[in-house]
Amino acid sequence: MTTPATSDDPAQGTALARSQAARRRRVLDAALRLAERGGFDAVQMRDVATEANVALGTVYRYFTSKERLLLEAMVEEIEALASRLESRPPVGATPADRIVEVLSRGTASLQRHPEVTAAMVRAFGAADEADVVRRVSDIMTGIITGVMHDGPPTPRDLAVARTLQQVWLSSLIGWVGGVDDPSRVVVDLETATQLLLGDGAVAGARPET
Amino acid sequence: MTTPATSDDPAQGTALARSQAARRRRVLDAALRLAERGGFDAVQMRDVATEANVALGTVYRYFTSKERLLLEAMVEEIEALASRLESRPPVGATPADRIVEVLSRGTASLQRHPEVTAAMVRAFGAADEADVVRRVSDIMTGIITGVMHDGPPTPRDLAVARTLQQVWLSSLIGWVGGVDDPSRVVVDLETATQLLLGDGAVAGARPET
DNA sequence: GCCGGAATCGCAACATGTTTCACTTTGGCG
DNA sequence: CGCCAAAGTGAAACATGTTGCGATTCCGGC
Repeated sequence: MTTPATSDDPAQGTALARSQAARRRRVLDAALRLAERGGFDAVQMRDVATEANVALGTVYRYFTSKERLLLEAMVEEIEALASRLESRPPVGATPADRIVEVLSRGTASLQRHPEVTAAMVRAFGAADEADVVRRVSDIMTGIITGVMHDGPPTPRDLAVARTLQQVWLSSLIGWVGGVDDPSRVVVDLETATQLLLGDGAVAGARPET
Repeated sequence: MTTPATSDDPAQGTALARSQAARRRRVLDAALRLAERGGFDAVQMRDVATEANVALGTVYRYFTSKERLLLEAMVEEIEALASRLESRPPVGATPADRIVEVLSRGTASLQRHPEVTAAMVRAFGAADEADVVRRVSDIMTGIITGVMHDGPPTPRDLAVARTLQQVWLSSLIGWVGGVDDPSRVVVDLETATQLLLGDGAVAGARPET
């Protein structure tokens, strides 16, 4: 069995690789389409297969479980998000401002497709898929470290970023689980950022109005 | 249908209430027993029913879903944890020390039954059971605010506590999901606490060795 | 163009959470 | 004591994730 295209297959050109990539894409798109209305529960593997014009077994050849399917979709989405943020970087004067900006924009983007995000976050919360989960977390953390300041992040930067990423996730879980209001996510992130590095103590405090 | 004993039924004495409470308890205990080996997947509703000497339908009368069952067990466990922590309070000199102590002890306690915790945390991560989830979060937050200082917590205290609770949960999810090493949970909590209120800036910094 | 093996298909079977239903037991009450 | 509504039982049915398998198709090398 040739590895079914883990997204970056070197054998780019072969007809087989191409059709596999296409299949994989169709499956992911089908999952996203179904998630769009109905979230996690609406992504039923049989339906995914049908929508993607693929046999059920094929879906499972590409994605070993429903959660993995959604998590790999999440990787893509959050990668896209990261690159969008990178191409139009935040303009805030202090790291805290830039972090809040980037997290707000990211969250806003996620909340634009609430059901899709709900499906993904739910998969994340329950998943027994360490590697993909880690990938998602890492990208989220990278989004944060990316706007802290020039040069490589210090250990402290990394710690702050990890903490914020954890807050981000918990908040998203709270939101999609119906515990908190959607707006709470951004509020939590602002608060946490403020506590972690605004607040007077550390350099460049938020310029009070 | 008389509300099947939501744990605090006023009609304490009636034979009916008593037998209901007993049933409910048997179900919860059965779930815990099954979770002990095998975690989430080992808690199969049919087995729970059998182990509890109760019909499957009865399990569902008391707990509307598997996740709810595990979450209500989690409420109990974390309440017990909170009261244990309260009865033997942390001794650290600074709020930061006490918080780290209480979170470490709490985490250690959870990690003493890894599979049970895994089952509960997984239920938490995926749940669509806002009210119970909120109850769990609130208790966790209370554990933190409880050791900050005398008197009622300030808004800032509440913000710090909420942030730490979010870090706690994300960390637990990372651990039970196999993403992080168990010890990482405490490390994360120490780091976050340090960043949030140790660190020189705010009062009583951690006394360096 | 033909072959062998991998990929896909179609479909059935299985596992487990959840629901339903007809029947029985039980506890409180007139 | 005898009745009844609520609670519980047992078993089947349903929904959906996951797996297995024989038949078919497709690709790449000869």
